[in-house]
Amino acid sequence: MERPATSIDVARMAGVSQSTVSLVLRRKDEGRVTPETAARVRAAARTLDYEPNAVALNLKRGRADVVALVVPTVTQPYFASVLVEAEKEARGAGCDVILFDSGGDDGWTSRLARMVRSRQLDGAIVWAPTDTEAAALASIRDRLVLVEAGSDQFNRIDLQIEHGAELVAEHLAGLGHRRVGYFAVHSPRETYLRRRQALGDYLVKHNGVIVEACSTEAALDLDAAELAAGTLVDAFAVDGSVTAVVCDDDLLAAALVTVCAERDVAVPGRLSVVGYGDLTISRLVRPQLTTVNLPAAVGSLAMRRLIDAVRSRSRRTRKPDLISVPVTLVERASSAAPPEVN
Amino acid sequence: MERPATSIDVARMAGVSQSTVSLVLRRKDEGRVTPETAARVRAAARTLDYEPNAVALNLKRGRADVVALVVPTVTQPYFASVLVEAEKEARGAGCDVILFDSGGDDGWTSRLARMVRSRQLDGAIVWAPTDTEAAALASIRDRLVLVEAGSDQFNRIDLQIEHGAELVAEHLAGLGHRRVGYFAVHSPRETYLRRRQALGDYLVKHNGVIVEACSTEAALDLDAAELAAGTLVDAFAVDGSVTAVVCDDDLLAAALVTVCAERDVAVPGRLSVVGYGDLTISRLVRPQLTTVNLPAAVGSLAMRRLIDAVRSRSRRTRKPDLISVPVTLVERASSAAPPEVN
DNA sequence: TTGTAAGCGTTATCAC
DNA sequence: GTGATAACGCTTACAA
Repeated sequence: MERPATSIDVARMAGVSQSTVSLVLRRKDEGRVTPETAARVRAAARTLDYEPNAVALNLKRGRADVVALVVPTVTQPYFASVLVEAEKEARGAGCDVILFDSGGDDGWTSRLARMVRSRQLDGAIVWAPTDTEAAALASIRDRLVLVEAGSDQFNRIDLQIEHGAELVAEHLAGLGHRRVGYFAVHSPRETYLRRRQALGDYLVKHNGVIVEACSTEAALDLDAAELAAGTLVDAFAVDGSVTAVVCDDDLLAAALVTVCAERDVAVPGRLSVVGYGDLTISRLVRPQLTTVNLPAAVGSLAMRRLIDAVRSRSRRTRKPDLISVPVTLVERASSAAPPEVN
Repeated sequence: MERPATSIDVARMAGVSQSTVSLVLRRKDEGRVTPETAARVRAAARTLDYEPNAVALNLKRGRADVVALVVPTVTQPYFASVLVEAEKEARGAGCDVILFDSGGDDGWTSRLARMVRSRQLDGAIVWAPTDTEAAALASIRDRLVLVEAGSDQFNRIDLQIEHGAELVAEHLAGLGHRRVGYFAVHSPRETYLRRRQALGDYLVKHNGVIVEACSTEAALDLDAAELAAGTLVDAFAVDGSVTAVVCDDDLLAAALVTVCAERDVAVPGRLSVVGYGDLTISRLVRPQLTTVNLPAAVGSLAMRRLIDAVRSRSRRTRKPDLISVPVTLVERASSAAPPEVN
């Protein structure tokens, strides 16, 4: 295992000092080094296959140019697309992105905090942390952007989830639905609670009501979702005690329409179904899902905000801010008027 | 923005030398530092909120403890699960994972090579690189693990794709299919070509044949897939010129069964469909897909191999090797006997 | 125009 | 037991 060449090796070969090598290779030799010397240096660098040691460089600059993205589960298509967006944005700023999964172990908060404080990471974007998690990250809050969560102590990007709920409520109420079921994901993350809460509030304004909420136990796993969907259909849909079900996520909604098909509960004839996400699966199942589009562009937005935060000299003095991103309702075939308008 | 404390600050506060701080905090003070001094150091570290600078540490050790994972598209669920597996494995070894998308720009090879040679990255796992891409990575081949591709110059992990194709061929031939269609993804990656090639070869052994191959243009995008599936169904399935279609990926297969449902082509009554991946969607669509399971455990396997490679002192001397991972056929409802056995 | 030397924050080897 | 001191590979005043 041969040792990679250092700038000293290059200097030796070119017969100059190490600092001259640095000057030439970093293009700071404007009228300081003769073109001949510069050429000699460059030639030496090439023959030695020299590449500056990035770690040494980072130590010198006090910056890592690496940030973390923390999401609940990468396997969820929504987060995968967020990741791609964020990554693209970071790349443009010369940053790399490493991924954390907040779904698995719960030691991630301390690991993240340690990595940021030890300068391995310049900062992080954290998706929907719980209050406890956010609290654990307080010590690094000036290098953090929180998405869909957090107090005004933090830099935040927020989806207009409440407005999404309003759109759903209006859509369903407009179609004539009054008794609406809620298919909730089992998660401590505030964003889901907000979806449900807001929906209930807006439904009431339209004389509607959330009849019953059913949760899956597993976070967002298809098998668990189908099992729970079965229970839900048997309990509330078959007898018509609800005419529409709103789901915390497209995956749940997809499981629900699938189960309905198996039990001959017509969607949307007997039951309307609405999801959140506008993911690929929302167009894969039949009927295609009416769903709230959560833009993946939030990824780039959050990344831009983060890079801005960590690179500005005056992090500490700057007040945390809040960026709000609109969501839209995508009306597809899974929602329609209820069997009989009451 | 206050400067974070260094070991020198701690030393000053504790009234000892900087090296003593290092000794104590790195737990190398076995009978060298008095407990009282050690306690004083620890106290100082705590009050100063000291965290060792990881960049300096890496410079010293000549190791970054960061590796890259390169996949064609993270948004594809299969790769997402691979990522999760690989990440878990890396974490266990104290490594972080950064993600590259080889699907987007094609400058990634040089970027990756540069990052490895500049010691920002200890190494990388690269999924299904093309021959050109692999060639561009030759200079760092001792810190690379290639999955489903590459020559014997590289460390490789290979899925037994040929065997998967054999299983599919046997399954379909056993059911009585002879004329089989192929729904190919448009991709330069060798793994897809191998799937098709091998299937053809094995089908011939059973007096079968691939009647026609149809490609989608977009990589693996649902809309493109449905469009192409429509063409395929119209051309080859409606008139019964093929009785089964094998798809390069579950997403294609899912699109195909969906389109069939829309055109009243019974699956598997008139057309059997087989996919690759055993992804979540393979159980979401109806009928559920018969598919070749590609184990996500390949992710951990590849990561273990990589970490082994980059940490062993004698990288160069060690011969590149090949690990082969079995695949299995998961028989579900989308395949059955053809309308009439010929 | 070029080279010397002082950091950046660690770890580790030795004298004391 | 403890503390100088020399790396690690680079950037950048400043001296020559």
